[in-house]
Amino acid sequence: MQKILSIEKAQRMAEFFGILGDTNRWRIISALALEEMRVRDLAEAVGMTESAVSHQLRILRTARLVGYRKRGRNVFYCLKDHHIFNLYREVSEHLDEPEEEAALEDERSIL
Amino acid sequence: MQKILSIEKAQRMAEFFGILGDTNRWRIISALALEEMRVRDLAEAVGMTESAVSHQLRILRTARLVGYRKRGRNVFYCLKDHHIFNLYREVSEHLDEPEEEAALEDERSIL
DNA sequence: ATAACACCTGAACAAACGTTCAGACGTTAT
DNA sequence: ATAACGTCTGAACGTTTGTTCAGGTGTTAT
Repeated sequence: MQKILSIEKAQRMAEFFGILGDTNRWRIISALALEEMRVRDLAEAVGMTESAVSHQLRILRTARLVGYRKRGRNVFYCLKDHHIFNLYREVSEHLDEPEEEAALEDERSIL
Repeated sequence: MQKILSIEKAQRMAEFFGILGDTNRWRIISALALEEMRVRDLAEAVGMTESAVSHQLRILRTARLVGYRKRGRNVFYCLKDHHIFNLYREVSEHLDEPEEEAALEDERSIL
């Protein structure tokens, strides 16, 4: 980060992080981190309709976060990206840090 | 990630990533990565109104991503969190990876 | 061929989000 | 005291987002 991000790059960053900005997508991701899964099983595991899961998987697919493998009428999904594990760890750290005030003390010159 | 994420934890993850899921917030962050800045300067640097910047800074403040320092009628903002640099690097890698199809080949038993 | 199954898709709806606008606050200068 | 300044705030508005619903495709079983 040497210079202010261009709008284009900032958009790409935002788009990516935005994809990880959804509760149910994280539940899906964490389920796929355990094992390869079909849409049906995912739906049951996270408590969503198959349709909703399918919509979300399309988004995760487009972002190249998951891969899939068709077998007959079943489609097995799996995590595709290794970065996501690091991301998860990184953010977990951040979230687990103790609460504290954001403000730094007022640095008036004299008074 | 040993088990599927609880809804609570997934929500916290989503909330955090969601904050990084906005183009203008990334522009602000990248500006603050260069140097401490006032709201006014930020507004000019990223091409937003001061009001819009202020709204966004409140969000970044709440997420403990930026800190601030009041001096007279000016308020200087700065990046507060070191994790964000790692996140930026991590995701940049991901985004810079060459495009490829998400699908793995069909693994039928015989045919 | 027909039915059941697994999955995908598009439109419609409600909820969440980010900006703008008008005005408020506190600080500094005259 | 008054004016200018820098920042913050809340309501309103348009946009985006995620779900549901109804129906579509393709595969397997009878």
